[in-house]
Amino acid sequence: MAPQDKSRKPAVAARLLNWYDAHHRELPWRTGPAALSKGERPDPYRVWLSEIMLQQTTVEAVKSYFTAFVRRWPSVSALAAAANDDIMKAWAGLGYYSRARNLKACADLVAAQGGIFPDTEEGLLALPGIGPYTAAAIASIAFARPAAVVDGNVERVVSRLFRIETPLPQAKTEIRALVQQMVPSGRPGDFAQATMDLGATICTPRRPKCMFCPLRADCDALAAGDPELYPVRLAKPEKPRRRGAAFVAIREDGAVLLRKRPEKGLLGGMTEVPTTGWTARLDGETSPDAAPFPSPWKRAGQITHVFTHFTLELDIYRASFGGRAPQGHFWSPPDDLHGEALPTVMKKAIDAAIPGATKRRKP
DNA sequence: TAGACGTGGGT
DNA sequence: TACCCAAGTCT
Repeated sequence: MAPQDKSRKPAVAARLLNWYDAHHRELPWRTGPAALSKGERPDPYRVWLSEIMLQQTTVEAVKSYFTAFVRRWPSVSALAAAANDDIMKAWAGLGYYSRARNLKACADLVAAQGGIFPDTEEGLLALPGIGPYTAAAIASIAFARPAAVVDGNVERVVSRLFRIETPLPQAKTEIRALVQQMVPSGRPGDFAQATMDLGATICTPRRPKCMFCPLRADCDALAAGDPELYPVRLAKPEKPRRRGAAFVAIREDGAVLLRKRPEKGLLGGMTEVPTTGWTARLDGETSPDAAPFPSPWKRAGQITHVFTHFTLELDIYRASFGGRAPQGHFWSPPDDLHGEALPTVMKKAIDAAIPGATKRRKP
């Protein structure tokens, strides 16, 4: 790092805040700079809820879920009073379902404290589902603490600004220290959100719009010629492919046979159609012999679903099936299917057997 | 500490 | 098509 870097950081933060005042995004969970300057304070519940939803999840995907959650559960106490299953159903489709389980656990703890969130990083960090990033984000945005908020956007912006050659995630410590030195004591929350907005709209992973960047004169990576080379990352391991079968049993009235997955692990606590396991590699063909119960199963196609750490190929089988649901299973009538806690992969499986079955029905 | 943990959109 | 990667956390 060049010796003048230390003195340039406050100027960089000031330029970033000026840019944010003019170009910040309007988001459902955000209290904008104008409202803040009039003395309005963010609601810690909304800040917390949005931050949990935004973990590894795009802003666009979160918007409708956030709106639905705060309409249905306007406070942390309301959320704590909700049934676990209702929260899982409302979360279905958003992914990383342990977040939903931790969300409820956290709401319970906070509600037991009178519905008041801790207002320090340390206190927040102790809560389930809140790690270093989220603790810093809430402390900074909701409580104006000068915390170093470092997410993927900030990593990218700072890596380029200082042209950090250390690969991620190793560089994280260095990045956090640099951010800490830049946080302006007057507007820590806006600074955090400004850095993230810049990363999301200007300093993007590919083809960054450096011509419009308020920090273009400060950026070491741009000066060196190619900002897209940063941040440096280690190569990722190859993604394995797994195979299994899913069995869609259909009653005369169109109801579909479902069951609940174990609370822990992949898609934990969510609902599924009966499936073979897919923890191990399954090479070759699947067969109806693997079904949880005998029936004249007919092959109804195949789906592919990509998880973070493996690709899943599911052979889909379909059968008409009368009578009582087997032990541990239940029938979901056609009008209920949309509201079940079905992960996207399971909706795909059902829709492959019964086109459109999981779509919302007209009332 | 490195792997588990979802999904969808962009290129 | 295939790969990247997004406001990360937990174990």
